[in-house]
Amino acid sequence: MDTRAKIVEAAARVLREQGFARATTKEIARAAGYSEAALYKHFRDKTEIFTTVLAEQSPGLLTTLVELVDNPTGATLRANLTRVAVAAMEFYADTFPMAASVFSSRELLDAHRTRLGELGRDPSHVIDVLARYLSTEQRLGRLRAGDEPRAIASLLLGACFQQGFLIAFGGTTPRRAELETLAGTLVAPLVIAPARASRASGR
Amino acid sequence: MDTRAKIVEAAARVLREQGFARATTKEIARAAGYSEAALYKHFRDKTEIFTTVLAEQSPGLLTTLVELVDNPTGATLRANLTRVAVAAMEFYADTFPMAASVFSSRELLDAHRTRLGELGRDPSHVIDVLARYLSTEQRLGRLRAGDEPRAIASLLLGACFQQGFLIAFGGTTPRRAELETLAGTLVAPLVIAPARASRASGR
DNA sequence: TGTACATCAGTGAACGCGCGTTCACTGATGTAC
DNA sequence: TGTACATCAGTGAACGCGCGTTCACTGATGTAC
Repeated sequence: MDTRAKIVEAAARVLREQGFARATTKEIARAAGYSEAALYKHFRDKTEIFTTVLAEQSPGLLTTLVELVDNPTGATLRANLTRVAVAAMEFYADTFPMAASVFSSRELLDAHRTRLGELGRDPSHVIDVLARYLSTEQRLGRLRAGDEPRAIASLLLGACFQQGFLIAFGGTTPRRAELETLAGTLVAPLVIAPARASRASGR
Repeated sequence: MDTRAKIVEAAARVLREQGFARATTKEIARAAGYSEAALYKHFRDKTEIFTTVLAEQSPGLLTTLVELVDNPTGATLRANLTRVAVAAMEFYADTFPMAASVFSSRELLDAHRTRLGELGRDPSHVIDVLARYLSTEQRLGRLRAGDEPRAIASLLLGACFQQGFLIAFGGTTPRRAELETLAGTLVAPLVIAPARASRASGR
């Protein structure tokens, strides 16, 4: 890992663990193991460090999703969506404090928006990707015919986004089993009713 | 409006319009029309101003919801939920920048959490209230019998929460009509299928 | 191999600035007699 | 009604501090001959 990458990783860590207000050049430099001056060999200014950190977060959840889209029939729709929901909740819980700091200043918000634009990215892209997967499932008859795939994707990812916020706000790290139960509950109303009577027999 | 209320209102405005980084004592005092020193006649320190602002936001959405819960049969479930969704999206879009700043420092996060605890509040309370309403509707047979009310509430409010984020991030104010269309799309998969064939005739 | 020079990542110390907070003070309003 | 004093919301100016950024410098590494 070269110096630049170490600085970005350190900035992300400080941002996540201490928040925007404590993410000073001194603190970032300390976390990275370099002098403050070193930061300016690799970045124009502090804002550029932050936009780099923020731009690096977005692919996180996408890779999980793209994997799913590439191989949709390996499991039931319900299982696939539950897996996505768990990953999404974990991702959002982890990155919320970082993502939130984008609102800490207009300058940073504008810079980040511009940067995402240049990279051809968009914070709502995850929803599109999941919606595309759901369209396929709908053609396979595994999703109610009348449902709007994009609405289902919005509902599920939105719920995970908010749960991520609640987890980050609460400051506790829920166990994976809890996340899976919660994910299952969220997914249930969205998929075609399975043999509900079998509930007592499993899970 | 007394001085204290003016300061809180000014702080909320600065936080919303300029973000946490620019929400300095100087800027808040200017916006309120007082000297910086005046802030310290009414608040122990800057953190107390912020926690007061944040604590004031939470009731916003609740009032709309409580109204609904008190008078559930005035309209169809679909219409009620759509109205809730529009209100929720507007509320979250408006308050996201403010709510996000809670993650700007551990100190503020902890102080806010403690304060909400003292007031007996909880950021997930809105979900509970909506879930309670949905339970009633379920008893009235207007919601699928197998669905978990709390899951439906989480899905809908979560989607609105995320849409609120997207709106705040995008920096554009969508027209009300767009919000209503979007809300309708989100609500559709959650309620018992209405006469879908009538789609072509109306909406 | 040795020597002279160029490059460049990284540093320690300093910079000017704006921050949050405190101070001694003002002046309007209320109260006692 | 007039006078003396108490209270208190609000102020201007100053405070010490930590911020982001820049500077002249170092010393390791590469390159030419």
